[in-house]
Amino acid sequence: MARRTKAEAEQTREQILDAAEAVFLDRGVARASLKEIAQAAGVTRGAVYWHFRNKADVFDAMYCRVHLPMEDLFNQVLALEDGGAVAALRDFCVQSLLSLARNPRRQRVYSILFHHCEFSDELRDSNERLIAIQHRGLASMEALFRRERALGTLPNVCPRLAAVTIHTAMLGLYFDYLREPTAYDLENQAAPLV
Amino acid sequence: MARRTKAEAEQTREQILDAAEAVFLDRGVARASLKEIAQAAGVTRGAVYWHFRNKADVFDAMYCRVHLPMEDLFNQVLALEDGGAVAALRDFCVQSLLSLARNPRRQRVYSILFHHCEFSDELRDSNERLIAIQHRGLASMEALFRRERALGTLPNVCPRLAAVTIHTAMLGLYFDYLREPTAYDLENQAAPLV
DNA sequence: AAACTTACATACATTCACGTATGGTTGTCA
DNA sequence: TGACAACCATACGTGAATGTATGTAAGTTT
Repeated sequence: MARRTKAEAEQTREQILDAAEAVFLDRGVARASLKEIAQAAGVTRGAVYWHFRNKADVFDAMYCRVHLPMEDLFNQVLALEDGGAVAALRDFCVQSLLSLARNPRRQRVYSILFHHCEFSDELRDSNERLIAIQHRGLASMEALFRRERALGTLPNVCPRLAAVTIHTAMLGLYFDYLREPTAYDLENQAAPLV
Repeated sequence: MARRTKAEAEQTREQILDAAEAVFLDRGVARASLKEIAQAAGVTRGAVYWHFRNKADVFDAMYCRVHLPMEDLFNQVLALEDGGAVAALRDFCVQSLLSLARNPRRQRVYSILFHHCEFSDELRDSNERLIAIQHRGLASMEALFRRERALGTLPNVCPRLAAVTIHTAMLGLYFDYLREPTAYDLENQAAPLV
């Protein structure tokens, strides 16, 4: 195979990540081999090992591709200082579900995260990073509730408990929806569920 | 190795399941080999293949060992016909969490279910059965809410939506707690969370 | 345009897991 | 008290995945 230009190389990198999504979803992360991913991407294992160190590296890159944009959105909500933060948070939850229902890539990746990978051995590091991310999110939410309570716009609930409740409820929704997306009508039920 | 008596054979079967819990938890279901499980149980692969057909069969047996008792408890709640079913359901949820916090075996097995196995390929059948179980539970809860609403003991909420909400919230709690049990104080927080 | 590097493909060696087949000892039952 | 079958260990063959090492043609730099 001839050498490609930089833009072409970046494109094959994306192809590999696309293929990884499909193969991970179908076979599970642990059982997916880099050979399968390479074939699905129309390249060989050589290309995969050029762009990534190993399977865990592919996994992390695949996750970052969908998570980073979402994190930005969440930070925008946290930046709100006025008394409308709770409403903004509720809206963020709804938007997050709608985005999940509409964006097939997010569906695939989060479905892999929840149901098609096991965080042992090679993905242990990835898992620790994910947990750290969730911790930051939880702490931010707790701070948000604390601020809002100080403003008197909230009943007297424990901020920590409120944050954990919202967090786990959203996790459960993601988890159950992604197990069988066809059983839900997220498009219309996102708002009432929240 | 000489032949054992029936009771001894049953005991090695249990040993194998115990070992499977430990190995699945540490290495993940997909990466766990039957050789590792056998060694952890103090036997050889021959014993494992005698008691089980393959890894998926071990997995199913391990799950049944902790799930069947819980299912009985749930059915008792559903059998209540009077107007106190909602309170009983709430109590069941709390008890379920407390049981999770206190029973190490349930912790291990459900941790494997949520975080250390991927339902693709060999476990696909197991997953379908799990989903079917959840569907029955959901339908039962929906019927419970419908009955209670007819009795006038409930505000006018959609039974289906209520059941789904409870269901996903509990899923999220299990999911998040089992990811890092040390971060929770389930023993004391079970009631308020519910 | 030569020298160098990129972007892959191909080849190789090693390890490991699976399923089965076979062997052996001893409870169990007629 | 044999004969059988249960219970488990051992041995075997096969396939597949991983990481690395090497080959190579084309882009890129000077």
